[in-house]
Amino acid sequence: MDTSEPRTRIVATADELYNAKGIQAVGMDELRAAAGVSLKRLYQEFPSKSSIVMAVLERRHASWTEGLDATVRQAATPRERLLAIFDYLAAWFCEDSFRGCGFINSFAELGAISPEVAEYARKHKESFQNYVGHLAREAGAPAYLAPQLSILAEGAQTTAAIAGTPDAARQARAAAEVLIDAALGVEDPDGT
Amino acid sequence: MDTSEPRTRIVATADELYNAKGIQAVGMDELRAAAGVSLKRLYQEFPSKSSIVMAVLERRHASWTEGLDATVRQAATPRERLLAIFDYLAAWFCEDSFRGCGFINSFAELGAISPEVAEYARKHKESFQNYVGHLAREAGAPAYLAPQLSILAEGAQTTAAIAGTPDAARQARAAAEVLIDAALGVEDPDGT
DNA sequence: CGAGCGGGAGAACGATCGTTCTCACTTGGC
DNA sequence: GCCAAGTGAGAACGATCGTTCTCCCGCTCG
Repeated sequence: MDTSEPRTRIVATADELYNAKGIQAVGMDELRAAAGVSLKRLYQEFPSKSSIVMAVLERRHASWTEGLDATVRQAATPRERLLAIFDYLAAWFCEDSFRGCGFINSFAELGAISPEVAEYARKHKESFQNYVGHLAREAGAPAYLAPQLSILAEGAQTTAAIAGTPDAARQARAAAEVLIDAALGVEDPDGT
Repeated sequence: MDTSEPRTRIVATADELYNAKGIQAVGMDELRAAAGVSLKRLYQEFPSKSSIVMAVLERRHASWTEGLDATVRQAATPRERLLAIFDYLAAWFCEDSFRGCGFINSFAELGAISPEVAEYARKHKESFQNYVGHLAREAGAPAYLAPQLSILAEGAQTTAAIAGTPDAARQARAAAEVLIDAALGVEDPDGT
């Protein structure tokens, strides 16, 4: 990422600040100072705060999609690719900056008063569910598996954020194994 | 609930407004008007907005706990009691006023800047997990089942809120059945 | 009956927000 | 060297927020 470009630096800084403090708690002046730009340049790059919020959401979506896919691609089998989702979550939960899913948070904060934000959060989650559906189909699983794993992943994110521990990733992964094996019709996955 | 009491009416009204618009989006004057009290009375009952927020969280916790337990108690068997959690969610998601879990939302909105709110949300989720743990123990399930079902319930709440549909309750219930039967060592729950 | 007090309506206050404006300064082209 | 255009720093503006204060009405109690 080219943080020498003011626009990129603004969005990256806004992402960090919004994640750390919440969107409404971060004023334009604080963002201006943290990004090291003048207020004039800020409004030259973005017409309003809400347009910065949308740019941050786009950045988060790209970051999430690319990071998840990179982890998934390292897995060898279709089953392991489904489980890799939860390995990605586990690594994410352990980051110091982790404070829950940015889309859930922004939806909770602004979804009721900003249709833009609500719609973008909906599309992001839909995109994730489609991605899981794609992985599940490749594993030969019935259609009901993808929503189940998606719900597990969502729950792990909120649980880890509120509890402040990364345990939920491991617990969700164990549940996912059971659900995957049941959906794939594995009678005895342990071979016992 | 005695809504003739100003204090009760204030908290009930704040609960509705905060749920519908978010906490930060509802000012004290809007709350005053909706609750039908004077500003003087409002500050006579509560010293500050944050104390109202905490009172709303307490009300939500009581409402959630009682409503959930009432539904659970109607189920006959330990297994059905665990599944009743998701029936309770299903009924909740179908309400027009449903806009996600109030604790997840308040944590997302204020958790980063209000330790009080963050801590109360953590305690609420912990209390729910303990409740599920209690039900799981009565069903004779191993300890790992309760976190799995809790994560499913959390994920169903955020998924239903963002997607705007109650489907997640049904999907989570189906997943819960698989997890419960696996944890209870049921080899073939359908008898096929 | 009348003085005092509690409560309602809403103005006022200081802080903060998003946004715009001012102004001095730099810089690049001729 | 000089003028014009653009930039940065920050003051200013209007709106809104949480909170407090003022004023006035109506009720109570001696």
